[in-house]
Amino acid sequence: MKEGPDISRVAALIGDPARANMLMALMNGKALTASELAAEAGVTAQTASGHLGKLQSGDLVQVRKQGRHKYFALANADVAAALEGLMGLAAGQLRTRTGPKDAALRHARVCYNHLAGQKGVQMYASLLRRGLVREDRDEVALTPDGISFAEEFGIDLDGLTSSRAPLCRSCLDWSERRTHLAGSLGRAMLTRMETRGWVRRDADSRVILFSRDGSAAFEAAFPAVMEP
Amino acid sequence: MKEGPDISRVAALIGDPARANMLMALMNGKALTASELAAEAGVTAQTASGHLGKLQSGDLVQVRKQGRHKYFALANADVAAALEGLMGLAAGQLRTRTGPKDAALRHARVCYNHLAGQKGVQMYASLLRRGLVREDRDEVALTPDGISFAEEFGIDLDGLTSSRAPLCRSCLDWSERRTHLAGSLGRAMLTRMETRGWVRRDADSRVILFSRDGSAAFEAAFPAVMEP
DNA sequence: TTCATAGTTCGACGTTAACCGAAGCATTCA
DNA sequence: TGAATGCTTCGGTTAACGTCGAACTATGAA
Repeated sequence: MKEGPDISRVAALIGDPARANMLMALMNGKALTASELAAEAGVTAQTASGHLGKLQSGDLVQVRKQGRHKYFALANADVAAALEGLMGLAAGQLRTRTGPKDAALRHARVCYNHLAGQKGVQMYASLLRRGLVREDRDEVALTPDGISFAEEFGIDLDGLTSSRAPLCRSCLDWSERRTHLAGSLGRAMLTRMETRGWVRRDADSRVILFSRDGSAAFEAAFPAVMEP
Repeated sequence: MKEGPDISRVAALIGDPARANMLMALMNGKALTASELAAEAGVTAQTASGHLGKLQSGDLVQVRKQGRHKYFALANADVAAALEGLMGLAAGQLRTRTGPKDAALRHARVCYNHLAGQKGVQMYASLLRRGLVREDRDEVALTPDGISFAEEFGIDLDGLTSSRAPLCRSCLDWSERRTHLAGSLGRAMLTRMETRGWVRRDADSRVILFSRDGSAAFEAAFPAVMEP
């Protein structure tokens, strides 16, 4: 009867609307303070404090104290992946109300800290097609060609590989139902595109906006792969 | 504030212990009746009826009426994938109590309807290594070599490809944190191994037991890939 | 020191939802 | 036809949990 881990506790943790909103707000990878999360969830500071305590003891978020602020972030990439999985289910059954922002979100958005949406899967597909990354088992790895490509793109691979987190990871996209690039490389790719001026993040959403030049440069660097 | 789909509803649906137990019981892919699920969840028939109604209207399970029985099954593979994602989180934080069955579960179990656990990822890794399947984008496909291999293995590919469901899919394993083969091919592979007498399913758990000959045959067919 | 801001703790209120007993349909078997 | 089984609906009880007001601690600024 009791096989495997106890799902219901984690699910119940995510199951509260206020907590779910907080987690969704953290999906852009940036750390937020308790009051920001309270506003995001639409509750007062006291209740937010309670929720954040539960999220923390449930290992869904990590916290860093800084001065009189407390910064919260998702605990790890697994949490983000699990949330995306739930989003896939929720999107499937609730196809009503396709808000105005939804189109922009599907086009390009930030997932935890990397590029997601149509442009995310396009980039990943292009990398795969050109043999720059390879999926071996579930591990995603840069090929030799990919290593030189990444360095040419302006990414400090030595700095990345020294960290604990896996360099490459694949993450299932809830809107596209395809995989896109995650991991520290995915994160570095996105920040590099920001510093290059290709993209910028919308201030109060997860939308990623392409500049005119950036859009052209992106299409040149990661041409869309023909559908099968 | 309200971006993307509403996660909390689905999560709350899974968040109840009784419903979570039901879903876990359905993870072996077999359809169960309402009373079996009631027993599995440890509740009476009435409350189970209520829970199953919610799961159904939440599109997490599908139902088929047969005589005076109602058979429930997971709605689709996406549900199974989302549940596995949650299991990954729950397993991470609750590393206590590694029951006696856990070792067997990690070794080989059924996930929805295909092989999971150490043996599942071993098979998938071997298929990849030998070039029998290829991951292109997130789509997994049989190579020409893989097609002849599958037919030689005794699988009717024509019958499979005619169905709606994708032939190959990858599914993240919560215990191994690696990918294994899902989709209708993954399902067919497992049933083929059963009819060949390589494996049999434990009656009241998700454990898959290898026969002596089956274990040897499996190792010969899908040799373990060296760790990187 | 004094004030303002960030966050927490406490207590009380209200809503929600799980749960079961009992009764009611529906289907199958004798 | 009657009896048994599988499932559902209805009421009423109970417990859990989210919510906020008010009071409290801690850090930083004037």
